[in-house]
Amino acid sequence: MSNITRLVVLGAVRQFEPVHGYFLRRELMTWHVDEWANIQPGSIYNALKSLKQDGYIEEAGTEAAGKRPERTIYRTTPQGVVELMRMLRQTLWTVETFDTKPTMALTSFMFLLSRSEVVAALKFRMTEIDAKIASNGFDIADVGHSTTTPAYVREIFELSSLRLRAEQEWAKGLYERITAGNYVFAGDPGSRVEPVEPK
Amino acid sequence: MSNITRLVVLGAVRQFEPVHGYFLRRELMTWHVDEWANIQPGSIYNALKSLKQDGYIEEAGTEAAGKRPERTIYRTTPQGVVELMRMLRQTLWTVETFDTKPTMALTSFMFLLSRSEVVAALKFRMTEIDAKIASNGFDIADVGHSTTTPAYVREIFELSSLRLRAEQEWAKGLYERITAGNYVFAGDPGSRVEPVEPK
DNA sequence: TTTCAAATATTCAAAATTGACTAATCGAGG
DNA sequence: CCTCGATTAGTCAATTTTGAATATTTGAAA
Repeated sequence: MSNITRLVVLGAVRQFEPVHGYFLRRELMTWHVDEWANIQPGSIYNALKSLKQDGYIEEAGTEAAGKRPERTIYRTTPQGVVELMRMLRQTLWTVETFDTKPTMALTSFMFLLSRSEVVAALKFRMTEIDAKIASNGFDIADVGHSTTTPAYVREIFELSSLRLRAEQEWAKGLYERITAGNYVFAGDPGSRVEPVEPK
Repeated sequence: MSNITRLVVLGAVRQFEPVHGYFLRRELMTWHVDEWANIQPGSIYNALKSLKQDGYIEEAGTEAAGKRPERTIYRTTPQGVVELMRMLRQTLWTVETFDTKPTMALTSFMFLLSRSEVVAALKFRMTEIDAKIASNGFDIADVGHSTTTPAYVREIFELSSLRLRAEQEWAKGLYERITAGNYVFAGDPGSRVEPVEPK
């Protein structure tokens, strides 16, 4: 299971607990996670099994609505909450050039972190992206001078530069909206969650 | 195996045949396919096995350089060439909003298609992307008006709009470079490949 | 000359994903 | 009140991915 499936499912359990698999399946499908994170229903049930085996979530009995099939209820364990925050922070502080999933997962769960941490991380991300764009620029120039590299490799760098610039612009916009007071983060007045500090 | 692994490995066999697995492994690693397509060495050998089982490639004996381990040589079959072109066309004429792999694979293998088809497809892609950006804009407005949708969902649409705009700009730039005569495509004078027409 | 890290060419078990399948219940229309 | 498609709540076999392990061989340095 890619980290993203675990992050998304653990985050969703945290958000909706106590919760059963079928609810998560329906909820996550409305998020279109099958499109942006490639998570199919089968993977959700598998993630639940695996997260349970790792002790990050636990069963809290079963129930049935009417004469419907029984459903298993899950909730996070204290270790699960710690692990979720760890995965979330790791995602927040890492810029992936090609994989779009992490950033999508971030937007879904960043409200579990404090406003100040998210603001700091966004600043960091903008610097990182700058560096990657710059190094990409040199790569494009190199391809132009090289006699062995196929010419079309230039297009790969061109495309990833443009993608990074998009990511950059998004980070900038989000930074502005957040510092302007938009959205509710952990620890904010009105938030239902307290920030969990790293150990 | 996601289509992309099959596409990349089959395309690479086509490009370098007759070729052994370890060569492909090294070559594809210099393309950084582990970064942009999540293809690890193990997946390459698995793809070879699976493509062989499907009759798209075949073994052409084994050889050994010096006292090195034996290596199995592969080459494409006629059906393999047809299948490669089918996968390539499907990728060319489909715009994925979230998955960045298909476009990266395209840039690596588009020279197997004719210049005129790639030009036509790029035009099509620009129109498709326009439509997706427009529909995204309405989604953003909707989120603003909705009382139930979490506010941060706006960020997801914001991000994908920016990503689509990057893809758009790239398609436009490539279109211009190609119509200006850059790169060598199938059927062009100087090309080593003939265009394979769809059935 | 020895030694030791890197390269060669894979294989394989464990983990994850896919998507079709199951088996029952609900509910809307005729 | 009957029927038939949709919904419910998953399971499971087949496929694919991952990442470590294997068993050499080569080359370079000490």
